[in-house]
Amino acid sequence: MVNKSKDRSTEERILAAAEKIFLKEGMAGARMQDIADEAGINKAMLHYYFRSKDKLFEKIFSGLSRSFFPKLILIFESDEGLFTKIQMFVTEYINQMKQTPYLPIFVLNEVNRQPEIFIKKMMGNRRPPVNKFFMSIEAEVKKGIIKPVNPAQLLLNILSLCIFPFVARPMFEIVAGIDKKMFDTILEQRKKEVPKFIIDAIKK
Amino acid sequence: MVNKSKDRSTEERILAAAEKIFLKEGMAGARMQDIADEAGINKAMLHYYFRSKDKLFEKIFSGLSRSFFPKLILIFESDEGLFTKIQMFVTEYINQMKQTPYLPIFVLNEVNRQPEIFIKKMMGNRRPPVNKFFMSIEAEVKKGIIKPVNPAQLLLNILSLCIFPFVARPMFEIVAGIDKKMFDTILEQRKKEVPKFIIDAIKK
DNA sequence: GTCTATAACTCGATAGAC
DNA sequence: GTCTATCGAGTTATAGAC
Repeated sequence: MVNKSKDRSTEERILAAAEKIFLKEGMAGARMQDIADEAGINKAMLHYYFRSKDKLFEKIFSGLSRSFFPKLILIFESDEGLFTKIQMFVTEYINQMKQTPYLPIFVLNEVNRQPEIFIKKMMGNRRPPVNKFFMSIEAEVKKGIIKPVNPAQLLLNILSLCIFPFVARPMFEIVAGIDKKMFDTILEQRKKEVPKFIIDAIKK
Repeated sequence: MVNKSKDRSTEERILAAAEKIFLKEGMAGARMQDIADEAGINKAMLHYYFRSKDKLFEKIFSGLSRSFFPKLILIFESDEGLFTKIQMFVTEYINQMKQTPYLPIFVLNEVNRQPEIFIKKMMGNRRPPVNKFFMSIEAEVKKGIIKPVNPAQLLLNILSLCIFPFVARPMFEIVAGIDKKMFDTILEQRKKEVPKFIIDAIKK
């Protein structure tokens, strides 16, 4: 390690740069030259540290996936009541994605292009992580707290309402004729509005 | 035109092939060779007819956008009541996208990457197409039929619930542990479930 | 209009000096 | 570890015969 004192190491700077470029451009669109420029070094160094573009991408992708999904899944697996879970999930998701707004479309894209790889990386040997959530929904139905709902539909609705705004942000700003600041306000409101919307839709 | 009788013209076959490949792979991922193979001709013809990959992509992209958005926007602009509009939009959207399931993620991606181009191509000089829809929502609020809602939030919710399932299909199948046939069933159910969900959420 | 051949270029990857 | 220079594969694009 030649790096003097306070500077981030070259490796760290490469990882940060690669994450930024890959998130924005996707695997196919990203250029090693762009990553090198962003990191303030040259292409040769990328290969010195990570051998190939594939390997570098793989590192970034699994890092992002791992830092992101588990925390959210935990909420669904928790022992809170359904309404609390929904409130927690929505708030947590919006807060997280405000930090990394390109992440949702990036993940969806790469999963679309290579579902098999995603299965291996993300799921490993685990069973689908939503079983417990489905059961808790059915329990609340039996208790008479919410209407009879298909748990898969409800999960899909929750995910749609949380994730889609980040995926569709540029399109929506254009179609609805609003600017970035207004959209930020809308996102902030959604922390309260979306749980309210969902609960109104399913409560008896 | 050398083409004999019944066969589609070369130009048409190129356009159909390009649409298919671009939809699946995106601009960065698509190869001219793949398009040529799909069309059953060689690469040179692509350039003979459309000069460059950029120009061909541009043609496909604006064609897809134009054939797609306006029909849906029309529903929002119609004179039906709000609940009817929602029911029509959801059904129409799901029917359409079952034909072209790759379209939503394709459009969202390319709009994300080049918002300016999308603005020019799609919007031209028109004003945002949702003003009338927003006003009709506010009218229904005044009439006391629905709760007070932010129209932008409601539109975003409707779009989320319709579009997201197509964008997230592979991911959801994995996370929820379901197969393609089950997902098709879910989509079919959504034609009724989503309007019910929305209306339950906003009606007084 | 259509094809083959190939030029021109982009980009990931490597060699080798320091 | 870092750089410059360059290679080689893969792609877009063009030339030219038919």
